[in-house]
Amino acid sequence: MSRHDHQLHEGDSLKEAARDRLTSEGEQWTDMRAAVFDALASFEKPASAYDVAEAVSKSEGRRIAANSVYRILDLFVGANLARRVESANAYIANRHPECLHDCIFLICDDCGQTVHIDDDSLSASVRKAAAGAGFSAPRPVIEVRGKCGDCEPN
Amino acid sequence: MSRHDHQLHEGDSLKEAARDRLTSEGEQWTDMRAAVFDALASFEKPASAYDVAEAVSKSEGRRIAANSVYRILDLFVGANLARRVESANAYIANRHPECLHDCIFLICDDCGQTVHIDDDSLSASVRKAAAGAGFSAPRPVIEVRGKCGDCEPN
DNA sequence: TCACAGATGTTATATTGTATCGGCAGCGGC
DNA sequence: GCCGCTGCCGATACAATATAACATCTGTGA
Repeated sequence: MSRHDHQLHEGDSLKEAARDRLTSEGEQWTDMRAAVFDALASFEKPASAYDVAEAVSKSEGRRIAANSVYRILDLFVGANLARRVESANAYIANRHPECLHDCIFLICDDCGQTVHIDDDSLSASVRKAAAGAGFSAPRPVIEVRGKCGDCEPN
Repeated sequence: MSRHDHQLHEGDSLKEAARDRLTSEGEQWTDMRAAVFDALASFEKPASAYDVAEAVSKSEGRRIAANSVYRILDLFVGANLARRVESANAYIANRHPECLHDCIFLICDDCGQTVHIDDDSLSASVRKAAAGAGFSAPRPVIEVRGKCGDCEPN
């Protein structure tokens, strides 16, 4: 597996990295966006836009419409601050927003735990296979539904 | 890319293969299921359950609820007669229901054209990468959103 | 005939996602 | 200051996707 020296942020470090990334795209880091990012990052598992809306509503002490959350999540995905997990209709914070991978998600069907791996050689193979069929592949979606080590009886 | 001698069915041949596959699983091949399969196979592109419901309603001359279609599509997916395209919330008929692949979908974001490739070595690599993270991977989801040769300006 | 199981019908509801409009805050030009 | 522009957000409605609960039908075997 390919390896490199990127950093996996957490807590304030992650938040800062996210803010830097977003502002470097010419977008604003508003209170609302910070709240949405906090809420998203606080989840261990992929969270639906509605889960995030609920969490933000709680933290803000007022009702936040899903609508607003969608707008912000879309922005985040575009800026690489978050990823959409297609097979779960959900979103997950990107722990290293500063570097761009075609990442691979492993989602446990039992407990929902999700880990992601960045195997650039593997995703490159997928791109290449797509190119072989005449497709350009800006966005490979590689997700694996299965069972994690804890849930797998083994 | 790995190759083997499976057959790509179409028309009546496909329908027969589907029926044989389903009955060999101990399930019934009813008129309703045949109608749903026909409708699904008649689409060039991935079709939503509601699209299929509409098509079946037309062919049957009476309203078929999405509900019934979902039940049957789930059955089809379980029996390998159809695949769910996660990133499109849609379904597509499997042209070779008798053999089991971890297939890879290439979906054109512009025209919706979808082709699938069966690259067992590639999907094996994905399984292996998942196993390396402690995951068992009964269901790899490999989908590539991009542009097909016709839509890519090139 | 009766009981039962599987398939389908019917209706309702839950979840996810989009469209539209209007308000408001910031900001630069005048 | 005042105006008009732009980006962000609130609010509502609506569309699309998915599931749940229960009724009905139909064939099969006791």
